[in-house]
Amino acid sequence: MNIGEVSGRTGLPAKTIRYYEDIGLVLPQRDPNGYRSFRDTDVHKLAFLGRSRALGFTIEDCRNLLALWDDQDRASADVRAIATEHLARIEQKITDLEDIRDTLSHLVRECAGDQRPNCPILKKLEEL
Amino acid sequence: MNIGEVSGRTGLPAKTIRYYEDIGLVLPQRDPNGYRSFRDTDVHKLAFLGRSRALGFTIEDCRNLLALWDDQDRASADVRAIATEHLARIEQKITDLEDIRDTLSHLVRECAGDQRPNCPILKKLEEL
DNA sequence: CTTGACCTTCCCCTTACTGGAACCCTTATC
DNA sequence: GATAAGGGTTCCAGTAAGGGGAAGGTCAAG
Repeated sequence: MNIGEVSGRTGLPAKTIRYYEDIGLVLPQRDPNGYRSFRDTDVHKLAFLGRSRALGFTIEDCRNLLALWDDQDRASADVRAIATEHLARIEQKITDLEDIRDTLSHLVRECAGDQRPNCPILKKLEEL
Repeated sequence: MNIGEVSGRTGLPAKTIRYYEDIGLVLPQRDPNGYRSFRDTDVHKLAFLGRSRALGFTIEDCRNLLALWDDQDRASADVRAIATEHLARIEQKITDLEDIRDTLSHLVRECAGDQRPNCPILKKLEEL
């Protein structure tokens, strides 16, 4: 299977797939003409990567998850640890963004948003 | 005022201040020995930048906010437009992260997290 | 005179790709 | 046989917003 079809099946851009090969996440065979030749297991792996990335796991997380996935004897605790840590990072990020949102929406509500120069947003950024 | 003191006053790392000069956000004078020499207005500007960045504005947003700040005749609507757009981006990000959080916390709850290899997290990533 | 704390520039590194140039392979059409 | 379209390949450069660290200049104190 060529890269174009794999891209279509997984939804990953060809560029991304090549990148994943570069960093050793997949190791497709090569046809005599130099084209990458993906087997079903490669496609499966790439789909796994796409879903993991969509959940916000870093590439390094993905590398570890893939290794655990390949290891039939893994302990589910190891997977859970990665996911739990990631979840904590996500929750922290949400909290940070909510703080920003609250400050920002307060400022936006305060600002008249008309032709006059007086602006509480700038005032706040000036002296906060 | 040298860069170290400005860094102390604004809380911005010296590296960051130099970077902001590189990209034209501040234009400190130079002492005869080549050291940057910041006036109060520079420090004020840098503090403004620090606060804007802390609210998640991009550097380009900051550049525009600074320009509006400098312009005594600005319309508060212009400032508000930048802030409103930014707020929308933040809210979108929060929503995205909440979706991820929900999926992830569901998976973590489902996973036993013990020594057995059976893991619903991997299963989900495999077939989602 | 030397030590240590500053300051300077310069270059590479980060994340996870994306865009583009230059070039090769295959197939269809004229 | 030439050619054009639509694959594929490599490599180089760039993104946002700085961080790390080397090599070297400057200044005040002991």
